Amino acid sequence: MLFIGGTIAGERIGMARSYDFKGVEAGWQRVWEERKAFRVTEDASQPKYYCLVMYPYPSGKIHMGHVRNYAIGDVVARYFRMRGHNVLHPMGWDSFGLPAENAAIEHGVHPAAWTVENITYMRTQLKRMGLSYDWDREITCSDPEYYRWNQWLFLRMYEKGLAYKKPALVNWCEVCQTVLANEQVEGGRCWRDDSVVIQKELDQWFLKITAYADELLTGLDRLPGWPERVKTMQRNWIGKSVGAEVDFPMADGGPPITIFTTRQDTLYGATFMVLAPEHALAHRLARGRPEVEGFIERMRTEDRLVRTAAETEKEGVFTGAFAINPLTQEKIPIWLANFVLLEYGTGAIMSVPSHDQRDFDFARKYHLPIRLVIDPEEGTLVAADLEKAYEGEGVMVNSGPFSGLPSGEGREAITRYLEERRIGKGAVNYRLRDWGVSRQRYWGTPIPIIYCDRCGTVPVPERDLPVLLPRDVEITMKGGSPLARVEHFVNVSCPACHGPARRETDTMDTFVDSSWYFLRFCSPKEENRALDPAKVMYWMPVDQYIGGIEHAVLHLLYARFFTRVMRDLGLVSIDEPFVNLLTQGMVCKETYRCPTHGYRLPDEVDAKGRCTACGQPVEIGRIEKMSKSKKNVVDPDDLMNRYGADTARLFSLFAAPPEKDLEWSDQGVEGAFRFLNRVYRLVEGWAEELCRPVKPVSFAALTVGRALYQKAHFTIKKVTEDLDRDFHFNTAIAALMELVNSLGQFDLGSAPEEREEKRTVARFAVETLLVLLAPFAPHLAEELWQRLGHSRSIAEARWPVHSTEVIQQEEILVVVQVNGKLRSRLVLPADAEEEALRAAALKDSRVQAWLEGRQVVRVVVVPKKLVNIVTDER
RNA sequence: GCCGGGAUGGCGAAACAGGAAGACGCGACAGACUCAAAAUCUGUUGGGCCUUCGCGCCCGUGGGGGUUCGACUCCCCCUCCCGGCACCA
Repeated sequence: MLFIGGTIAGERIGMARSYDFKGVEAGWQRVWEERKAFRVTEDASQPKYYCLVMYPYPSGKIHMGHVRNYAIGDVVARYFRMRGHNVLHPMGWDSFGLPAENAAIEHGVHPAAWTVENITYMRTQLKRMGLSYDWDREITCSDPEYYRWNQWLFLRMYEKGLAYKKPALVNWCEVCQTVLANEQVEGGRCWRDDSVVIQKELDQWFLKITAYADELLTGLDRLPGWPERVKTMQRNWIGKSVGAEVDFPMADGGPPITIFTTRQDTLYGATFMVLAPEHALAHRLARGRPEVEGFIERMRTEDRLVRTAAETEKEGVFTGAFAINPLTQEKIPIWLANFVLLEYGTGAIMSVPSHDQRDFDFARKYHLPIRLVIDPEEGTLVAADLEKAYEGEGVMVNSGPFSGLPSGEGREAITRYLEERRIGKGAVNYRLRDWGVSRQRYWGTPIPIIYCDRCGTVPVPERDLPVLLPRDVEITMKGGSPLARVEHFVNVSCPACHGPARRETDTMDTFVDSSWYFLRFCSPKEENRALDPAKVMYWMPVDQYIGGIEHAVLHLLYARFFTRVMRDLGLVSIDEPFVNLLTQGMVCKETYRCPTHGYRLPDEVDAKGRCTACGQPVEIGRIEKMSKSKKNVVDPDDLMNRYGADTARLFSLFAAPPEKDLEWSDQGVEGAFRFLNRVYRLVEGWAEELCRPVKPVSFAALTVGRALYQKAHFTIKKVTEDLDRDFHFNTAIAALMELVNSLGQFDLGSAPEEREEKRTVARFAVETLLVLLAPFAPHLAEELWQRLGHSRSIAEARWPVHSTEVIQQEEILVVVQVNGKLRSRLVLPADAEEEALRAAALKDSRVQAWLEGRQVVRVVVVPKKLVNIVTDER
C-alpha cells in the first residue's frame, strides 16, 4: 500500500508518494531486536571478521558524521556476514569527558545523569538507523566496570615504570581548566574549544609512550591497510632524527656540554655554541652577569608560543664563556638564544652558520664567524659571499682528514671517530613526548594513587579497585580539581602503613578509555579480568576500523601504544590493533551568511537569497564541515522522519566515496529516496506474479530475458568487486540502480508460452537485487524479501556469486581507430581471432574512407577490445 | 620550507592493469499521463561546427612538455586547492 509523505495522508510537504518506510523500518528493527539477530560468539568453524566503528561521545544527539560513519560500518558488517564470516560489530560509549561537566555547571544536572540520558537517546537513534550491532556487548566507559580496568592498567604501567609523575611545563587550557597532552594542542590551541593554550609548571602523571617511539614508527611500515596520510601524520608526529651526540669541552676545564646534531659532517664548521635559556649550565654561566641573567629571566616569562614560533626573530646573548670545538680545538663562544629549546635533544646545539639557516641568521645578526665545510656536488661556495646557508648534501672541505668525503659517508666517519675517542656517539632523537594523562577535572577515571607522608607515593592495592568516583561533588570551573574538595574521597589511610594519607585527585585523560576499548569488546562482561585472552585471541586484531581523520595522531597513536603495552604485559599477542583503517571524509554543506546577522539557517533565507531578518542578500559561503556554529547542520532525526533510515544510509553512501568529503544535497537525498521507492513499486507490483511457480532453466536454454539475466550476473560481479576493492559503495549502488533500470524496462509479457520463463528470469533478477541491496538498505530489502515469500531474514541469505559463463558475451563490440581516433565500431564474435579482427577492421567502409591515399604502416589489435590502424603521414 | 592528498560536464561523481572520457545520480529541457499541478513514466543533455543533422567532423580530464599505435591513467616541469608538520638542531 502506498502512503503519502510516509505518514498520514494530508500531511504532504512536497514529498514523493512513498512506501510506508516508518512501518517497515520499525517492524524489522523490532524483529532484529527480538531475535537478537546480530549477537555473536566465538566460533572456530567460521572465519572471524571484526568490524569496528569509532564509538561516539554521548553529547546528546547523533550528527550526520555519525550517520555516515555508522552506515559505512554497517554495510561492511552486513556484507561480511553474508559472505559467511562470523562478524563482531559492537557499539559503546566514550562517556567520560568535559561536556558532561559543562552541562552540570550550566544546567545543574549531575554528569552521570546527563550522560545516561544522552546515551539512552542516542541508543534509540542508532537503533532507528537499523545498525546491526551486537547490543549485548555495549560498553560504557564511565561505568566503574569499565574504568576499574583503566585503573588496573595504570597500576601495571606504574609497576613497569611506564606511568610516572614529574613536574613539567605542561599545556594548560583556561577554558577547560585542565592540562592537555601535546597531541591535544593544535597550532597552539585547544583541540576541543580552540582557545589559546598556555604553559604551566605542574606535577603531572605521564605515560611513557616514548619508550615505544621507534616501534610505533617502524610498525607503520607494516600497515599497508592504512591510508598514507595517516601514516605520514604519525611519522611527522613521532619525528625521528638520526644523528649524534657530541661533547664540547669547556675552555675553563669544566664539565663538557653535550649537543645533539644530525649534521656531524659539518662539525668542523661549528664556530659557536648555543644553549637554551633554561639549560642548567646557562644559569651557572649567567652568574654575576646581569645582561645574561636578564635575558634568561625575560625568556622565562615570555609566552612560549610566541618564542617558539618560526616567525619570531632570533635573539641571543653571549655568556662570556667559551667551549672547545673537539675537532678543530678552536675556542668558540657560548651563547644563549631564544630558538634553542630545552625539550629537544640536549637543549644545546653547535652552530654551523654556513650550513644551517637558523645559525646563519644568528651569526649574521651577531657578527659571528662563518666557515664553509661542505661544497655542493656542483660548483663551489665562498663563505664571504653566502646569502643563505647551504643545507644540502655535498663534499666535506676544510675538515682535516675528512675533507673530500661525501657528506653521507662523512657523518658515519665522524660518528666512528667520536666514538673511538669517547667524545660522542651516534644518537637518535624523537619529537614525540611522553603522554601527559593527568586532568584536573571530575568526570574521568580517578588515578589510583595515594600519597602518604611516611611512605610516599603508594599505588592503590588491586583488591581496592575500582577507586570509585564519588557522586556527591560540587562541580565548578575554578579552583582545581573538583575531587580535591571531596574530603571523604581525598582522606584515606595509607595502604602500606595505615597512617593518614591523601588520594590523587586528578583524573585520567579520556583518551585512555578509547586506547583499549576495542579489546574490551571481545569480552565486555568479563568481571575478574580486563580481558579474556582466548576471546581476544579469537577476535583481534580489528579487521576493519572506520572513523574520522581527526584522530590520526590522537586516538590512533595512543591505541597502538596501549596495544604494545598490553602485549608486553602478556595480555594480548598482537602488535597492531587495526589491520585496515578507513578514514571517512567530513560531511559538509554550504553556508549562508548575512552581513549583519552572521551565519543563517536555510530557513532564515528567503527564496530570493535574502536574510529574513533584515532583507539583505546573504552570501552563499563555501562548502564547510557541518557545525552548529555555521548553521549548516542537518539533523538526522529530521532526515529519518522525512525519508527513513534506508534513505539516510543510501544517500550518505552514494554521494561520494567514503574517504572523501561528502557534500550535502537535499536533492541528492530525494534521489536516494526516489530510488528506494522505485524498487518498492517494482517489486510490490510484481510480487504476486513472481510468487507463482517458476521453472528452473539454464542460461543456455533461455529463450527470453537473456539480457536481464546477464545484467543480474554483471551486477553481482560489479557490486562484489566494488565492496572488495576499498569499499566503493557509490559505484556499487550505481550498479544496483542500473539493474533497477533494466528491470524497469523488462516486460513480463502476456504470451503464456514465454510468461513462465520470463517470470523465472525476473524472479532471479529481483532476488539478486534485494540480496545485493540488503547491506545498504536493510529494512526495505527485508520487507520485499518477505513479500517474495521468504521466511528467513535476508541478512542470513548467502551473498551470490556471478557465473562467468553467463557473463560471457557471444558478440562483442570492437572499436576501430585510425591513428588513435575512433572511426568505427564493429560487432564481432567474442572469440574472433586477431587476424579476423584485423581483416574486419580493414574491410569496414568507414575505415576505408579514412585510409584513402594513405599507407597502412601498422595495425595494433587488442583482442575483444579494439583495432588501431596506423598510417603514414597522419 | 618539508611531507601527504587533490584538480574530470551546470553539480556530486565514474573510467580497476595505458584501449569508446563522462557510468550512476542531481539539475535542466522536451514529451506522455492529468481539467491542472504534484507524483510517475519516456526521451535529450561536455563544448563547438554544418546548404550534408550523420554510425558526421573538430576540440575537450588544471597548464606546458615528453613516452606510446593509443594517455584522465606513465615520466618531467609548473599553477592552484585541501590536510599534516615546522626555529626540532
